[in-house]
Amino acid sequence: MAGLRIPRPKDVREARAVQRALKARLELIPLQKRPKIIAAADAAFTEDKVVAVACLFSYPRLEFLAESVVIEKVTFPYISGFLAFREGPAVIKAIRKLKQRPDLVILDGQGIAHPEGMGLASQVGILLDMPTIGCAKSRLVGEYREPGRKKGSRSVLKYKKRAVGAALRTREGAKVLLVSPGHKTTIKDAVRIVLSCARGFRIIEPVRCTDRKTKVLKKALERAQKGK
DNA sequence: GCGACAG
DNA sequence: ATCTTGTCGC
Repeated sequence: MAGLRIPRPKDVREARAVQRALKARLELIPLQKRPKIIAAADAAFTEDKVVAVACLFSYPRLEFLAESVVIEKVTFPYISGFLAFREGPAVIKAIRKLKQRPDLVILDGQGIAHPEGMGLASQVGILLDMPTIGCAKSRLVGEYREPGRKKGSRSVLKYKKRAVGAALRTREGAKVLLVSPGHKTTIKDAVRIVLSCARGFRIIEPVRCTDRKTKVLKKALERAQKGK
C-alpha cells in the first residue's frame, strides 16, 4: 500500500495507456488528518541526467527537516502532458528515500488539471499512495478568469465543464499559480495548503527551497563531469 | 490544417 | 526544464 512499481513506458502510446489505467486508482477525498510533516519534490536536468530532490518540512511552520537526493539517467523526453514519465521516477525514489514519510507531498506541476486527469502530482500520489497536491507555474488545460490582484484571490480552473483546480494569487500583483489536487486531496485542500505555504514570494516556500537545491546539485554535477 | 502545449 | 546579459522597477 506504499509502493506500486514505477511504470516505464517506451513511448507516448504506452504512456497514455498507463495514465488511463492509473485513473481507476485516483481518489479525490478530503485530506484525512491535519498535516504535521509535508514534503516538496522537484527535479533539474543535465544533458542526460535528472537530479531529483525531496525535502521534508514541519507544517505549518515550514522548518526544514531533511532532504534526499536521487540522480539517474533520463529515460523519457519532455512531452507536454507526459511530464510524469520524465521526472516522476526519480522524484518518487527521492520521496521514498526520505527518512520519514510525509503527510502530504507538493509537486511542481499539475494534479488532475490534465488532459487525462493524471498529471505529475496525481501519478506520483497514486504510485506512492500518498496525499499530493499539484502546484504549477503555468496552465496545461482548462480556463479561468483572472483573480483579483491581492494575495489569496483565486478563481476556479474549469476543464470540460468540470472544476479541476484553481488559479491562486500567492503574492500581490504576481502571476497566479495553478493548483489542483493530486491524490487523496481536494481542490479546497490544495488551495488552503498552498496559500498557507506562501511566504512573500510567488513560488511557495517548500517548492522554492527544493528547487534551489535541485539547481545547486545540478551545477555541482556538471562541474564534476567536466573536470573529469 | 491551425493553435496550444506542466517542466 | 535549459540557454543566457543586461536591465527595468520597487
